[in-house]
Amino acid sequence: MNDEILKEKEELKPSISFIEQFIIEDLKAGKNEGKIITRFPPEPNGYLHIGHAKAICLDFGMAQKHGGKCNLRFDDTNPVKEDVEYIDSIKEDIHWLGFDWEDREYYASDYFGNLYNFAIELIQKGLAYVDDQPADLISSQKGTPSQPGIESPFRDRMADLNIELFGRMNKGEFEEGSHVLRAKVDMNSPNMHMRDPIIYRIIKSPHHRTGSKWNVYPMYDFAHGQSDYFEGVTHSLCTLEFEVHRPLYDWFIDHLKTDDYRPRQIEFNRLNLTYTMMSKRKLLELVQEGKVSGWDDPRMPTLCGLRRRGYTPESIKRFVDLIGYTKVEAINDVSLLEHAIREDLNIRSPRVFGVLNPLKVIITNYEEGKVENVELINNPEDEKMGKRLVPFCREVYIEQDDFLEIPLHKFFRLAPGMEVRLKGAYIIKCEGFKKNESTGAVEEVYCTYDPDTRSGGNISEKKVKGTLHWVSARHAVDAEVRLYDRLFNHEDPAGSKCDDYRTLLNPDSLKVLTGCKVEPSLGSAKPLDKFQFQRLGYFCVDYDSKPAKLVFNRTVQLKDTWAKLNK
RNA sequence: UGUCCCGUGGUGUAAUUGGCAACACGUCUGAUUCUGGAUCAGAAGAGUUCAGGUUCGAGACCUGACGGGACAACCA
Repeated sequence: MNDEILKEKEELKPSISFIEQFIIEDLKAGKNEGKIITRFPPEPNGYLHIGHAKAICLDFGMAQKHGGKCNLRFDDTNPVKEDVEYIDSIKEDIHWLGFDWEDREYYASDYFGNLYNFAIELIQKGLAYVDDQPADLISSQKGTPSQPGIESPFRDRMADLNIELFGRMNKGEFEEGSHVLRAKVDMNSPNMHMRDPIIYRIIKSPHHRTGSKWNVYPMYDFAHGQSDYFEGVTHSLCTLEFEVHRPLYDWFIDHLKTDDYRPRQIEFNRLNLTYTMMSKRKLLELVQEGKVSGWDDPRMPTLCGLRRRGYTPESIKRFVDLIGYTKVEAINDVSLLEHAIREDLNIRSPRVFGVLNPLKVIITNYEEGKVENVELINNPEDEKMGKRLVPFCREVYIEQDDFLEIPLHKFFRLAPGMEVRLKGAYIIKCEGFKKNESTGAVEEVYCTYDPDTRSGGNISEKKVKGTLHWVSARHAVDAEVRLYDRLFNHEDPAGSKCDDYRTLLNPDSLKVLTGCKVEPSLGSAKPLDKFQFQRLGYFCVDYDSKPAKLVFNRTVQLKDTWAKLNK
């Protein structure tokens, strides 16, 4: 019996990723004195997206869970592409997710001196040389994945000359592109990265941290693995495409290490989401071409975009948890992300009334000028969130979708002769409506109410099938509501064979509604405040919102079985 | 034509390291509900790419095919 309970508990335990299994094995084996140090190494050349969140959760999460530390290290080896603007946003986004690197904010540029000395050392050992050939020649000599490369004529230059030339490169005596430093590895390797990779190039633009101190900068491959080594990183977690770089990193570390410590690199699959893409380059293009309003456009998969859309850090972490880490290149369904945010917001967000497409209802037998404050529960999932009063009077707005001249099968809302409850108030019956002769649009609906049916009272036993949200016409606050849909119509825009992903953009990804009516309690809502507009979805106050002019972003719709029925 | 990685319901992941495939999302029923939400109960859906082999026994191991991905930036 006990065994059964134990077994059940075992099954409830979330499974451990292959990466964590490796980590646990290493820890148990006493490697690195049983310590774990990881790092998150972004390049400051763009904003973080949800794919980075997956890496952040792993890097910080593993360290946290196993009593270690995670460093933040900016991989800033290319001054022409990088900018401090990005550094600030990256730090903000990591903190927003709930992770902290304390005082361990490092930069690859911190190690330029060490790296330079290491390069000299390699030259002295005859393991690196200055190549005077132009880029296109070097690249053609590299061969192809199926054909071996050709050795450079400068490959066997004397060490002294190499040192002299490398020194002059760094002094700025040569033009960009005229010389590079290459590691002497193996031009016949089946692994392209081992074919005498370029490890230093001349760049004369100033660096955001080191200014104009250097005229040569290490390539990523020459900086990344060594930076991990300098920091004492034990587990270097990265995405699948770096698998083929690993032998090169190992080659460098072999020539650098003084004992048996070396970082262990483990690769996992990157995060892909349906109907969007993660390429920083393409996201930048969308921003620059004005296809979206900025990096934080709520349709963007960036963390700042998701934040503005109304996503919570918890929901993102939960999502990352659900998709897991494997070695299979996968594409994740957005509906899982949407599930994660609904699940989170269902518990924490207060319910309110907001009418997106207002239709006026006049309750003909309700006293003119009378106002009743009806009591509504803020969140049925959490009693502690209390109740609020909402004004009710003779004229209210309901959703246009909630009225039909001729009811459809299984339509439980308002139509001539039908009864519905106005949530928290009374049951009303539709007696008639006014139609605009020329447009055919319904302009007003006339109803009567049953005074015995007020919510909370128990005079009437009357039951109705439908319950509508509403806003008192006299007390309503105007709002703008931005409805978002998927950015692309194609499930996998990055993977499609289409030559221009721009043609795959969803033209209806943004719909702006004005003249929406929301309940008066929302008048004081502040940017990033989150609500459930009852029966509609979750909404978040936008940065553009002002007390006089409210703006809401729709985070995600509520599940809508009626809409599904009508498909 | 090369090297490396990978191949489990529609999607994403599991399977205590060899013991007759589990979970989540999605889909579909039904119950319930003053949110057509949430909740609850249930259903359908893979025999693990294929073919051999090892074994009493294979999704796990071996071999080979097939399929997918990565790699040829003075990017990271």
